[in-house]
Amino acid sequence: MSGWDAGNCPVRDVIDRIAGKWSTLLLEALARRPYRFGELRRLVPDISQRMLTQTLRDLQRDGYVDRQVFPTKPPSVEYRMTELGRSLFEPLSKVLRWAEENHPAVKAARAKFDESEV
Amino acid sequence: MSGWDAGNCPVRDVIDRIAGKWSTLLLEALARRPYRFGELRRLVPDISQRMLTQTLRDLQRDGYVDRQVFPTKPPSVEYRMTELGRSLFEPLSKVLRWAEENHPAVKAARAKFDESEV
DNA sequence: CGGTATCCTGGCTGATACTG
DNA sequence: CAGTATCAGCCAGGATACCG
Repeated sequence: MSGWDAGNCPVRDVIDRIAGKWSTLLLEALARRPYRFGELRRLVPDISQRMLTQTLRDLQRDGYVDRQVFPTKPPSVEYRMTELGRSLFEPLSKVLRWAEENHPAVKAARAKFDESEV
Repeated sequence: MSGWDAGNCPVRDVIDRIAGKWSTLLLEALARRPYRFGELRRLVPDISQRMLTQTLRDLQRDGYVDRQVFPTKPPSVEYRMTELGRSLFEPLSKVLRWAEENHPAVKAARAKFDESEV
């Protein structure tokens, strides 16, 4: 645990990927149920198409999400959380809920800090 | 949680701060015991002095860390985790441990993905 | 519909030097 | 010892346009 060389720290190697701007948002959605590309786009309106593609690809690469193409016309693609993804999301969701519940406390701490600084 | 305007999403407002490159590393250290500035520096050798100062200040601002100055000569400063910090670290540490334990699985998923891409 | 391909910018980050 | 100040580079992320 200590003496960590951050360069090849296994924890960081995993965390950095899910710490992106959109990863947790998408994991949270896909934890509920599978979604298609366009659905995710509508669900997170302010993500750019480029970042949606890229983030999904990263999540897929790390094994959290599975991508299934249906050769319909027009083509449709479904993203679905894997077992590894679920096992990650279990502890992760607790942090997310902590963030939600303690947001007021954090905002208060910031306000207090900023005030005493001026 | 829903009603997704990511711009002022309370979850990300909290997460973004602890998702920084060094935050989790410092929280992990300070969860063990209080440390002085120089000690943290030696503990995380590849952090720059600038980023150590800045990250500690951010953690302090959000209420996770308390900073205590001892007017000795030369001055010494101690950083200590707050109760809010501990309450965050409890779920957070589970994610970190998950990352540690599942690093092999993630690496394997990446290898498999990269192979099938070429 | 579900992507790629480019171009571009703001902010994070590191390196270095100075200070109470 | 524990910072601040300043400059410079890089890259995540946004905007836009095009494609099977």
